[in-house]
Amino acid sequence: MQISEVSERFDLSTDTLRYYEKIGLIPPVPRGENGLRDYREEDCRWVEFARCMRSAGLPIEALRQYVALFRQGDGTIEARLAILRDQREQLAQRIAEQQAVLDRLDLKIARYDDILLPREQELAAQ
Amino acid sequence: MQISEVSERFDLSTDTLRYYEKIGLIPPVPRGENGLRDYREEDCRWVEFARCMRSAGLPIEALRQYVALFRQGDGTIEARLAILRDQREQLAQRIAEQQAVLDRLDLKIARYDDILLPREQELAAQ
DNA sequence: CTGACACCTGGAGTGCACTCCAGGTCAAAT
DNA sequence: ATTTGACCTGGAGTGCACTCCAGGTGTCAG
Repeated sequence: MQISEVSERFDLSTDTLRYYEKIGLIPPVPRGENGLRDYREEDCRWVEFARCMRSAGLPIEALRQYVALFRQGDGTIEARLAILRDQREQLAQRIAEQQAVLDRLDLKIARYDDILLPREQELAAQ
Repeated sequence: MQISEVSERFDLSTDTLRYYEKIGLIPPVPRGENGLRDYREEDCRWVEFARCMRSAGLPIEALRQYVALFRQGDGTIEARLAILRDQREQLAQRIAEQQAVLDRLDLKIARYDDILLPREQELAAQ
């Protein structure tokens, strides 16, 4: 599978795909004779994983470390788990914070509605 | 109230407080004779609002517009409400996305646990 | 009167995560 | 034979949100 297809499939630019590989956010993708990348299904799974985790704001550095450990084999399972747990906690924290702000926004919006709705009713009554 | 106190109270650097004011993320803070900022309670509420919204990732530009409209008076209530609704939707969207990733991380962590726990039990059984 | 502080300004620098670009290779189509 | 198009690389540029810095002012303690 060539890079443009992977780009379409996961809605990531080819630049981003090459960038992710360069910095180790995904393992190296095998090349054809001509030097072009040829993504296997396994590579696509890494791309999808990276895209997914990045979409939630997990930092590149943590994901880079995770991938590096993965490539070092089974002896790194505990270390990988530690990274996942750590990132999971931080993400849960961010979600909670954002949820609180969402609630506050809803309240604020409701208060604005309270100002505006009576005005509209006045207009309608005329 | 001087800037260092506001800085402590809201856990924002004095640089950030001056920056927020410079770019219009909060309205101008009144100055004493000496030219030093003297935050009133109202200014503190703006600081707190900015800090809170920024903590959830609302973009500075949207907040800047909201503040600008607010300063233009009551005729801008609909416009302000539109910004709030828009940001609310985007935030809800981000939270949903992150929640999905959190769930996926939990699943992944559970699978790692499934690998590791049996190994520990083996060790314990020896 | 001289430090020592807290404050001020404008502007430069930083970190993160891309994104774009120039210059080049290669294979297939005209 | 050349043009087109997808790909390659290394490196520069971008946008966002700060963060730091140099040079200066005002106030108060010793």
